[in-house]
Amino acid sequence: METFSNIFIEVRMGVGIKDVAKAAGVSPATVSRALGKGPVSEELRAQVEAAVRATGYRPNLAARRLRSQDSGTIGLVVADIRNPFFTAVSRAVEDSAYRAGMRVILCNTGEDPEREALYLRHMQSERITGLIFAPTRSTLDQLSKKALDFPVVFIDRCGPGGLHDAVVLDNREAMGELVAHLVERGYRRIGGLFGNSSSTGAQRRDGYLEAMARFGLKPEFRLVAPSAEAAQAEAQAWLAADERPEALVVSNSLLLIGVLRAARARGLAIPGDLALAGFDNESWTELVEPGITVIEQPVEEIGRAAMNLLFERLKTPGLPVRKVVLSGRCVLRGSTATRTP
Amino acid sequence: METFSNIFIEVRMGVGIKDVAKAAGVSPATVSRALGKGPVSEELRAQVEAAVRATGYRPNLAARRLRSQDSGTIGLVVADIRNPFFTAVSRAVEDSAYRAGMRVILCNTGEDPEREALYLRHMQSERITGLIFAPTRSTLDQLSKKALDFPVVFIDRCGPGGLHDAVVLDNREAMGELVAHLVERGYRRIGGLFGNSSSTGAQRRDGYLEAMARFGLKPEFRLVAPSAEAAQAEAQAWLAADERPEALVVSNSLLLIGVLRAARARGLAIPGDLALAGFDNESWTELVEPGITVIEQPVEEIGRAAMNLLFERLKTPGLPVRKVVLSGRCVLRGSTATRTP
DNA sequence: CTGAAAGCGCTTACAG
DNA sequence: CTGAAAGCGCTTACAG
Repeated sequence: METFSNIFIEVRMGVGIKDVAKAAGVSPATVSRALGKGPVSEELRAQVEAAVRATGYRPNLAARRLRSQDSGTIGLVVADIRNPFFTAVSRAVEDSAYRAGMRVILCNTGEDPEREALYLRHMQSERITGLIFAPTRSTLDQLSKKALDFPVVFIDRCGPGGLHDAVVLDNREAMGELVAHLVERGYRRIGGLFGNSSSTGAQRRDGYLEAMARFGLKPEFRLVAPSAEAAQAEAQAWLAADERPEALVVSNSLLLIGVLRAARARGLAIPGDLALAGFDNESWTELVEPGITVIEQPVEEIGRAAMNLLFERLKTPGLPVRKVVLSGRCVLRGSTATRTP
Repeated sequence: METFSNIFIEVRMGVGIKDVAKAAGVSPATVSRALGKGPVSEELRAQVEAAVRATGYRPNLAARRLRSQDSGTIGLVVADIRNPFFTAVSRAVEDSAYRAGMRVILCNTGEDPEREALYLRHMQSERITGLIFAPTRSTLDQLSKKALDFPVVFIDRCGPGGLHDAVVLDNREAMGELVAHLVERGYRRIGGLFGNSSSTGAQRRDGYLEAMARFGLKPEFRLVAPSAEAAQAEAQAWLAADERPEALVVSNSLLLIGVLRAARARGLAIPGDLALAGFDNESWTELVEPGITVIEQPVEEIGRAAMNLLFERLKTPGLPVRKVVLSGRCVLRGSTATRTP
């Protein structure tokens, strides 16, 4: 039995709970109780702790999970962790989970329903305690009517009603604010560019249509695949038209990058030739000249709220389905300065 | 035994390998073999597959890991997943792992040695197959002389020699390129701003000093905590001095944001009053006016290479320690345009 | 509060 | 190729 040691870890290969028990002069059951929250006398607890240190024992989580029938694991399934929105949310989810002594397993679906199905099966094999999930529209529809064998909290995306809890932005309200702001600044021909694959894009489009109707303006919108390239191509064509919009609202930051590139490629001044507003307060939207007006999402709060919903449901399974709708914060910048005809 | 079903998942609570065996008319051992790569006749394999479908069986991974003594898990420990460099690397690591049928567990240390120690212990409890790790300097030093009970591949950061494999950028070369480029464009008073907590910052500083010496120029550098705020404060003071640098090279993108803000706060034109170059080709460095010259790191390649080193070492433990040093790509933009005195 | 014993759901020698 | 049996390392009734 070879021994390694360092500041961090005293390792003896193959130390099990029996070895600790022997070293502490107690039974394995007592070691288990001392490590958990079982009732153990202070005296024995101290002996066990000393033995743990002496042996360098690390509990085997696979064994613990199997025996206790509790994986202590939260599944987190998102489109792409490289999307800064999901990056930030996942960080909040992980912090919250680690504080509760749980771990997180993360999967990237790439907005592909087949991979969503694959990862959902994987989550089953992991026997996860609960799932936090940003699904595509098609999977969202399926799951709205079906229960899984663990609680699910949707984030970022949700339908009306449904069987599962959800935490989402108030997309209609947020888009309404953006449109109202542009109108107030003197813009009338306001176009909308929306992603075509998530419910979020759809809700933001609805908010756009609603707001335009409220102001008696004629809406004009386009749907594109959720990539900067698709948005750039669409915007370049659109902005070449005779009757191009005075302003554009865009449903996410990836599309916003595409639109910005298109505007620059066309030599359009912002906001002189084209005002611009979008979602997600990423660092580049502030650093660019002029800064881009955006709706900032409460990303930490979304992650935390999702975990809270999950914990509450685990504690009280009978709770009614809850939907937490959070408001965005409108960050005004130069890209929507008052119109100068 | 309640039954749920949907397109994705046919769930019967508590279906185990015995239930599948019964349904297929074979022994549990045969089910196990049919699901793995054990020798099973085509006939029985088909029966098992049908029974799996009929019962909605999902193997319990905790049991499998415990019994097979193989967690099939890669640990990934980084400073902060919100750093786009780590985001991209982690995505590459996960893709590579999932392709190999392994999963990844991710931890964020926040550059805190105590949390690094905590997570390293956690990795032990998970009985991970191997670790990919971007450590702080102090932990790097500790681990360089110590073996853990799983193979470790350092990414982004490494010391000289050491016991573990590593994948890093050629930081000296990259910084040398940046300095040479600035010199060629007519800059002489070139300052350096470096992070003070990682070996990467130190190596880039060394590359800077080396290059400045090569050109016979007087170096002037400062070290700061790895945050945009710290960099901004330091840069504001620095740029207020009478003898401020004509150009600044900056060791990471967080610091670069701070410097950019400081330059703007001081009303300095880029590159007229201050040329700027840094690391990591993030979208904002291109979108800003003028674009910022940066070293682009081969992030996907770093993640892939780290996984490959890990797999090779698992297959052949006796391999000598290897260090993969990858070259960055210098992306030239307006922030380092030819000097106009 | 403590210990002996059973068992979580698998995989894998072992024997045939 | 197949099955019966043992056992991975824990936790948890059960009994005291």
